[in-house]
Amino acid sequence: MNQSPPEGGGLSEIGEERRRKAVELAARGVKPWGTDFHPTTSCRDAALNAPTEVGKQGLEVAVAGRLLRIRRSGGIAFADCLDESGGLQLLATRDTGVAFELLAQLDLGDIVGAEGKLTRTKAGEPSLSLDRLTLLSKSLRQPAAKHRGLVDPELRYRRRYLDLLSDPSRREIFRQRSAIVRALRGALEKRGFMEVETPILQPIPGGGEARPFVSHHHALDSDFYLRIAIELYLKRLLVSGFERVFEIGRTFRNEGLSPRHNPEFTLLEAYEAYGNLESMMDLCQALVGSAAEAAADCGAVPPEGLRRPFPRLKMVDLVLERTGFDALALWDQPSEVSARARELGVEFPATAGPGRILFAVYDQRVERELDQPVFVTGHPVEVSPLARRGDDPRFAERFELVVAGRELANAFSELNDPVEQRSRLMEQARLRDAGEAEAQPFDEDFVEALEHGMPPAGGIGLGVDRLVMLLTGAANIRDVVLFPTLRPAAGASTLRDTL
RNA sequence: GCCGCCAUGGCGCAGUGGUAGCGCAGGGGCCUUUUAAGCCCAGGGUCGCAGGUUCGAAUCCUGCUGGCGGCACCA
Repeated sequence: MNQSPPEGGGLSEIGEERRRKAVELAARGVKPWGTDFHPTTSCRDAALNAPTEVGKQGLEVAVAGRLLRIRRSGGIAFADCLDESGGLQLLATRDTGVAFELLAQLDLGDIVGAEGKLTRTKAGEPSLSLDRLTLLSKSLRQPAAKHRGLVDPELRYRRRYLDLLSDPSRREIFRQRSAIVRALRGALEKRGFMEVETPILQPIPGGGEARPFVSHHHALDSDFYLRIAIELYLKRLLVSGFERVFEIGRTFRNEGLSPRHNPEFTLLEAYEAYGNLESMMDLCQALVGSAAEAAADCGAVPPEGLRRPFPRLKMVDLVLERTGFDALALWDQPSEVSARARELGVEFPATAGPGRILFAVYDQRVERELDQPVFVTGHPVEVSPLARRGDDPRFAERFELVVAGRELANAFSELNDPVEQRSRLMEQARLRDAGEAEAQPFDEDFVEALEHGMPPAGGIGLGVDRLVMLLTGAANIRDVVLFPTLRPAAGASTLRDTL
């Protein structure tokens, strides 16, 4: 199948009408596209600077924006011009000449440059009385219904630009996201962390438990995987002598989509040599706190309680309290552990030991009930193959920050014992061979790096999209990702044949 | 991957077995202070796609495609 666009670009009848208008305008010397224009102010500022007295002519300005409404009334015409800052009403009368004529011929969605004097109409609307109107970009397609906007969720996500265009308030959440990410970066830099960029194409997708996307490098004739985590490369950098590094970047997991899962998502990971669980809790608190502050400064209303120290609760205690499942008492009685967990309706693989079963109970029965921010600590070593053991060797020095029933961050004192790391990853490899596709693959190069000596360190991973959801009140991850992953439109999946 | 719901002009919607309609947008006209401007006129849809049932299907059935929600997996 070929990838050439259809003849005429698939324009509707109305599109053809607009194309015809563009040709006519061009024939009369009005370029439909490509004219430069330099606004002297924004629509919002222009409106603020309009004279208060009706009919009085004020400052001379130039603004540019998109025409979203045109109202003609015989010898006078009004149009609403919208730029990023807001809107300004344009006004032209028959004696304005060329500008009036042009305004009458333009369509909703066209982008114009408008020059004239600020004034105020009888209705009290700040307006720009046109001296000159310049067509900057002819729109060949109609904007969405002017008062209902775009409602169909498929269109909203597939053509996000129309979603944002038809309802400017939908842009706010992305401004807030930008402010949040800037705050995260700022908080890290303030603490001496250096931002780095590590491979997204990885020969071995390590550092997490997830199904990766696979690709192939032709010249190297090798498979590469899109990273599922950043961890193992940042730890290599700790070996290299860098002591505080972080990366905020796209990460990919080949798993189901849901209101909380997009196949590509933004992960923040930070590693601190000579840090540990405690220093990571401090950092986590600071990151969430400054992000919440930035979001609030940008008009969001983050939940209460994100600036105060989060309580710490041990996983075993939480599980005992909420389900009556006493992991410590049952630990050495394998058949009892699995029987009690099954009674609770919890599912887990047949190969699971007591730690994995405890985690399954927590994950399936407890986590979603945790509404207020809490540091859940003491994950079983069995489910923490990259974390250091705590004083009780069954549990790792690890915490997860849980808010509104969802993991927001995951951190631990990093395992820097290469001998133990080797055997833990070998165990993961055994689980893989036993059919657990999501157990971590063995990465010899990473273990070798540890053998050169990695300083004791703390590390943290934080789900940026979910943090943005929490701080902005978005219920769906698609509302905080500009272009969420969707099934390709029909006929779009044939590109591979041509590569 | 499984289950449920949804798909009607460019956009937003109505139409539950009798041959498709409304608002906005678009075309023609009137109107010199409008704010989703108003008024008049004339257009625009093989009802997501493919089959089936029926004298007759937007409507009922099956399959497919796409979306949404839930489950599973996970952040």
